[in-house]
Amino acid sequence: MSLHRLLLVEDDADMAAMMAAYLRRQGLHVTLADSRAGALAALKSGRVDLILLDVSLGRDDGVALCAEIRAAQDVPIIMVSALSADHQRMAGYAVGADDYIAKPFNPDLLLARIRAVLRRAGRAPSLIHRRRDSVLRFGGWRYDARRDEVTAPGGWQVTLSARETALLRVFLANPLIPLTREEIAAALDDDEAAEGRAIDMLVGRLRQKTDASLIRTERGVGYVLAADVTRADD
Amino acid sequence: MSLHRLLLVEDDADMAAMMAAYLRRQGLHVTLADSRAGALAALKSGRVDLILLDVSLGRDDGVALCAEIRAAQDVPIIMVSALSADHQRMAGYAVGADDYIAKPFNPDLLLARIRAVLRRAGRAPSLIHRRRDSVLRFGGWRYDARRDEVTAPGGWQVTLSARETALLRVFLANPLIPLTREEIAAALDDDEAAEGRAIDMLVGRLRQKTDASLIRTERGVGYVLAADVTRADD
DNA sequence: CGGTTTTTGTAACAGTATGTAACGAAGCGC
DNA sequence: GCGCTTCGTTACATACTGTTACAAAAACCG
Repeated sequence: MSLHRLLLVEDDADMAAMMAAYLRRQGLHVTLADSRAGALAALKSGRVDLILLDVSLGRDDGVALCAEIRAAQDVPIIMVSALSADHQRMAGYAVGADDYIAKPFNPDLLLARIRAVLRRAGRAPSLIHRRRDSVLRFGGWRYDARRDEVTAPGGWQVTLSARETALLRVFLANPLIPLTREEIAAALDDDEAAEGRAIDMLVGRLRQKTDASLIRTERGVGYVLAADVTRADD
Repeated sequence: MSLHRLLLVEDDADMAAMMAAYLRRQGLHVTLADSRAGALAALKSGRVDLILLDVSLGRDDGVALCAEIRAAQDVPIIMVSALSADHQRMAGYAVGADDYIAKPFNPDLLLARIRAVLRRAGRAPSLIHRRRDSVLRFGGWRYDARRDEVTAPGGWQVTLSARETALLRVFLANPLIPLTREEIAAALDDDEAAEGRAIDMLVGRLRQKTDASLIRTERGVGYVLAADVTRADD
């Protein structure tokens, strides 16, 4: 994986420093900008793979800036906001943001979103579950990543289709975190699937083959793996 | 089990709002202070179970404040800092902090630390959390937090919708304490719900499915869970 | 006390979201 | 081609949840 260049546009210096520190630790190259002017300057001076853009930028308006950047060039943008109000969210999408995340966010979730957007933009390979040499336990079930085997609490072995297995791995990579259908589709590298009810069906089938209570529905949001995941180490 | 009172001392208003929103959603009573003076005032004016103290407080020094509070009374303190440098950490522990966490932190991790410190301090039993395998008893009823199951006194099992369960958890986290509709809505992370009569309906439906006398109406105020809550430990 | 106002309980309704059966297209091994 | 599996679409049933409307209860006030 090449070094991804991220432009973080955030006017709160403390917040910016925190996020930058975290993201750099995760192996990303982070450039900071604290204003519209700074962001545009940074965009001109070098390659940028992804922009993390705060909606509230003091005087400047993040939404307007997003539209402006979008009009000029094709760089993926994730909007960040302290408000989760829907109109803000819609405003973010309307101007072409690729994703949206509300503070306070789970840093890991932010990273997952960043990866998803980068992957969608064709700038990075899929990052979910590369390590195949592990056995995971979740709610009495086992998943052997090496053999792609799923074992029920009673010891029965369940056979999942490739797609069902992929879905399970998405959930296993994000336990207890609600995933929207869009996020799931993105993680499956199949943005089309987010359109219809394909994800619903997929989840339904996985539920049937495993345990309906394993995957909980978050109404209006998506689905969550309702169990913690631990390494089995055996 | 009583409501846990948390004093959040943080001078960055945005950060404070984010953290407070998250913690309140988890069933904690959060008081905000943005300065040394504010923190001390809040400490005098009411019971506080735990202090979340930001090290960087503009003019004021969080480390010194920690020492000062510690000298005066025995309240657990978790230091929060943008820096994870070891000497900072040691400085925090040196003046009596019970734990130390660096930004950016995973919210769930923060909650885990809070729970751990509260438990260590013997203030109260652990918080209600889906990941905990706790079973709660209240007025003959049982709530299994792990399975999200509610059992009636006769042994019947009742199925609640997601929202009803969320409401029940809000009450279980605040037994015998009257909650306004606004507080309930805030705890449900749905401020819109405070507008109309959505909360009324929600309470009505929970009453129907459980026991009408479990939740008492405080006319002009809101609703109370009219039963004490204990851990079942089985 | 009786009338008025405020507050709450709840039935009925509606809009939306979700579960799932049934179907059919596509792929695959033979 | 044929039988099989996989998987998305459609269609419909069901479930969830907020709104409205009105009745009941409580509070208020002369």
